[in-house]
Amino acid sequence: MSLRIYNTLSRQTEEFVPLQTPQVRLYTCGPTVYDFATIGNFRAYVFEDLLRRTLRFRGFQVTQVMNLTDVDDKTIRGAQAAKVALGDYTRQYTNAFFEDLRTLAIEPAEHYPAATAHIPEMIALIEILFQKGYAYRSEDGSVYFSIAKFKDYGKLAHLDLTGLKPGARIAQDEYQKENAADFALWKAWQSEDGDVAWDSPWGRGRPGWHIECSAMSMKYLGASFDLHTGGVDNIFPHHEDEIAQSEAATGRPFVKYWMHCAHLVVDGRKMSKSLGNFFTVRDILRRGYSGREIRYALMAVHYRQALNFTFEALDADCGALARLDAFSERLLAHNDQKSAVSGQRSEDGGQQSKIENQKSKMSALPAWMGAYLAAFTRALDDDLNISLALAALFDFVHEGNKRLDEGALSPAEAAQALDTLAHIDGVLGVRPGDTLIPPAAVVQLAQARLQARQRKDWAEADRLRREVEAQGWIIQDAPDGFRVKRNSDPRVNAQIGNG
RNA sequence: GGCGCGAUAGCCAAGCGGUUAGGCACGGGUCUGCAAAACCUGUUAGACCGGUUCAACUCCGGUUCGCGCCUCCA
Repeated sequence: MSLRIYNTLSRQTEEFVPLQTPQVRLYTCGPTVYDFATIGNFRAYVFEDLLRRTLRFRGFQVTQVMNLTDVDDKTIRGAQAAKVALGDYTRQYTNAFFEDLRTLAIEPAEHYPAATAHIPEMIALIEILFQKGYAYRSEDGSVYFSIAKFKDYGKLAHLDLTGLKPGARIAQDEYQKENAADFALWKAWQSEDGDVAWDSPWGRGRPGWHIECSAMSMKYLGASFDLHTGGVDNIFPHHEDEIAQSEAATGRPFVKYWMHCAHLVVDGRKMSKSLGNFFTVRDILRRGYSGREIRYALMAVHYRQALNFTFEALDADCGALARLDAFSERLLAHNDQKSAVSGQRSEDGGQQSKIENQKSKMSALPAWMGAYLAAFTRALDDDLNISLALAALFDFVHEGNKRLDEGALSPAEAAQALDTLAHIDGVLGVRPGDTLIPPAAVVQLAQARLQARQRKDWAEADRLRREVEAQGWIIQDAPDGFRVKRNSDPRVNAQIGNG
């Protein structure tokens, strides 16, 4: 079995064969850092992370580039409105973006090139396009790409633009284009740009949007690379234009596989500020949900399927995660009696070595366990069929629980089951972190309650339970004492700031 | 108008021409000072109309409804 993915270029599911196995070069269209990114944006980044983790799970070595668009109309306008320098303005949102990536356990890419740090590369690329006759300069000093010169134009979007005529949607400042569908490689300076400008052979100005991705992907990944991802809305014009620029300049195929994820909607409607259904990751955290819960919700629907985000679904996802947690805890307790306190995890080392280590362990699994791991893998192999993969995981949980009930699972097998879960989580990235370890004060209260129980002082025991609950933790009695768990009810967490 | 996607049980969401998807919720049970948690277990499907077939949720055609893109929005 091998990994198969849907290629937007062919509109078909194809076997994934990298240009230089086992090396995989992946380019991901990153954020425009003009505001906090929304959960819609992060749907795309969680998808890209699932792809990245699946590739690594399947033994590929991934080199990933994610660009940061830090100069465009919106960033310039935002900086001017805030009366700060462009770099100062974008820096705060870049920092927020990286914070959100960590919140959602998205593995870092190898490179995060910023557009403003690669102006010379873009200018060099535009010069090549001039030399080869694909670019022309208009009177105002802007430079455009002539799509008429590139015969494959439209092969990604499957659009026929030959009949397209200039209309109302063509901005006034672009009247100088030869063809309505020609796009800007370089934008001549205008007064609205303020002090945002760079010198170029064609005069002062700034780069067009598409050129940054071509220039930066070539710099870090080479003229041809394996995978390019983004949201469906990027297919046209952004990715179509990237192909045109890049292939015109190098004469070589730009990208082998294009993958695009569908949009996220909220309550069945497009997210918009006027509908009041507009959410950033921070907004959801403020409501008491955790990063991994948001991650799970954004990941659990197949990437080519529109994702309908609702709080009802998010609550259901919390339940699903709780089921996974409970199974891990049972296994941990079965394997190691020391675990009176829930939530401790041994392995949070580097992801790279983690996956390598897991791999060798996975070869010696009991047959029943191996079958579920195989089913999980098979599902991912089929164009990242996450729903089917999760079904395999929950089938594994079900059988594991059953075996525990029947006393048919040895402590050694429990350890193997934990290894299997860790291996699977190398892809999913939803295991709880330190947030599940209770503070010492809470544990003390729980201890005091245990003593009250042993005295059969039920009133005091109940009082102490309520005190613990007020701090966002729940006591669960167990045959060997008690467990303290973080309250996962988002309403409670939102209230006491437990998020 | 052009290109494309979808409609599955209370909600979310898969595979499959005939054999239990899965999660949440709900019902029943085990356990329990209380409380919960956990586990086991059960019920509710395939928008509509035709066709192909021994057999269709699954293939084909049509209808209805919803959605996306068609110049800078992941």
